Amino acid sequence: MGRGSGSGRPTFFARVFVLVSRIPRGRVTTYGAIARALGTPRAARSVGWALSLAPQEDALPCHRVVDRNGFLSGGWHWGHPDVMAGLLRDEDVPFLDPYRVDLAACLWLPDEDDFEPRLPV
DNA sequence: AACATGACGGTAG
DNA sequence: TCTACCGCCATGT
Repeated sequence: MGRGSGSGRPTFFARVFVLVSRIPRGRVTTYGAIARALGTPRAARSVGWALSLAPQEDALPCHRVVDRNGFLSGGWHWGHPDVMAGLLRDEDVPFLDPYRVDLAACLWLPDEDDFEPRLPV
């Protein structure tokens, strides 16, 4: 109820929030990856805008969303990028630089949920 | 209906 | 590899 979904079909923002809520702890994804998963590959900017308006009460892990290069482009939303970096470090997310995570090691793609592993890891 | 906004992405130099 | 530009999109006025 408070995600702009009052008129029936979920809005773009609402779908973004659902996806973000599924990002596993210790992993991160990108604005573009979310946009592609929603069927609008060119709407990366809109994804970022949606996150900037994410309701606090939803307690979404928006710190797990970075840009295509792993940089914490939304870091200032917490007052200072150090706060976002701290949240990620607490989850043992690997960093390449103070404000850049190692995407090669922790990138999570929404599609992964569609590939159910046949064997338990 | 047009214009401005904003936590992006791809490409060229 | 880094910077500058330009193109894309959903919303609110």
